[in-house]
Amino acid sequence: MRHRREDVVARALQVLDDHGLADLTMRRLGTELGIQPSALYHHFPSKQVLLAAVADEILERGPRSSSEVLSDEPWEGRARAACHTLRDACLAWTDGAEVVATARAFGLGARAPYDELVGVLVTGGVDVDLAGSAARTLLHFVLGHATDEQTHRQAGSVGAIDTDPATDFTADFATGVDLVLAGLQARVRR
Amino acid sequence: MRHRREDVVARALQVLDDHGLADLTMRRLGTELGIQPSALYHHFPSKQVLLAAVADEILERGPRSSSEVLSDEPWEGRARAACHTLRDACLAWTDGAEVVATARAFGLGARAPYDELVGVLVTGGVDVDLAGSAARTLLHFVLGHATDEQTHRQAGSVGAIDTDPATDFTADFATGVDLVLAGLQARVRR
DNA sequence: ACCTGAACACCGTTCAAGT
DNA sequence: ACCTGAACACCGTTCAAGT
Repeated sequence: MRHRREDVVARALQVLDDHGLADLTMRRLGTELGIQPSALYHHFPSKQVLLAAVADEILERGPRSSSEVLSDEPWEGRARAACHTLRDACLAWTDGAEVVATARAFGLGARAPYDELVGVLVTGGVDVDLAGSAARTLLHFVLGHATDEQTHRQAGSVGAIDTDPATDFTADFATGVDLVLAGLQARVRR
Repeated sequence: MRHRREDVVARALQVLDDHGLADLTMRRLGTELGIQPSALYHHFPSKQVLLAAVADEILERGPRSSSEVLSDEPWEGRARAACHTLRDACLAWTDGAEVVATARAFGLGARAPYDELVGVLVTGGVDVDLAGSAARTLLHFVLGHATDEQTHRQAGSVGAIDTDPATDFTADFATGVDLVLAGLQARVRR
């Protein structure tokens, strides 16, 4: 019944995917691991920190099928690919987007996507301050959109909200990302 | 000790502003009104619905000081003003942005800003599908940015996160909104 | 290093009953 | 129409103690 920190994170991710964020409680996770909930506090100082570790695990595992990104692409294409990869990684797990968004909001993890986006933009010649603002704008959109998509899809299966079946989330997502990138291109070209 | 629905919403908004979203519990609100928590379920079917009513109240009351918006401005200016007004309305209350964002996420209210943005864009000649995508992109950014700002400001006063005092949230916000609007303009001009 | 067991201080929600 | 009182089924976290 003895576990390491990484075992706990892996099990938490499994509980998340099988039952959703609302059911990922310290008591439930303890039961799932065959230990008392209080034992979790040997591995993590709080539930927030545990969730941040789950968010980082989601980002490290990445999307189920990763699309190739050519390193000789222009920065717009690479930034677009980074956004779609982040979305796919979040959508691969139940409530994945909300977990990543929450970790980011508390400043406890999930820093990799921001760093990657800023890196792509700065390497492409975008001013570092503007690159930061653009990266944050893109991340607000990506995580907000993906969270909405997962919320609405679940609500449909429970029957709480009327979810329009005709909504093409992927096309709508692409439009939003391209809007921000087009604005950035316009600004970079003076 | 008898209250109407609007009394309950007003008191909830006061508890929110004085103590934050974490302390806005059904039990706390009941105590504040001098009634049992169960009595709140006479006015609202759930806490989620109560919070949606609080979100709508925040939007109706608007920002503390409203900046003039000339109706003969071009659509870019009117959309920009709508975004800044929404941000100011949220920032006027403790955790206001999170309450509005949550209500929107659950589809239970806070529809006015979306309707207003779509209206401004469509009146300006933007295709209705594109106007919808752009409005949702702007709202993800506005509410995400404002939520972050309020979270980081509070974290600073509690000491949980290192909040950079040099961060100019208002300038960063304006940059993000203008990025999306510039992308939309580029797209509309073919 | 990792865990138990018990406790503390809470939650949202339901429901029969009262006025 | 609006509220009480009691209960149900939970939470996150702390802490002394065990191996």
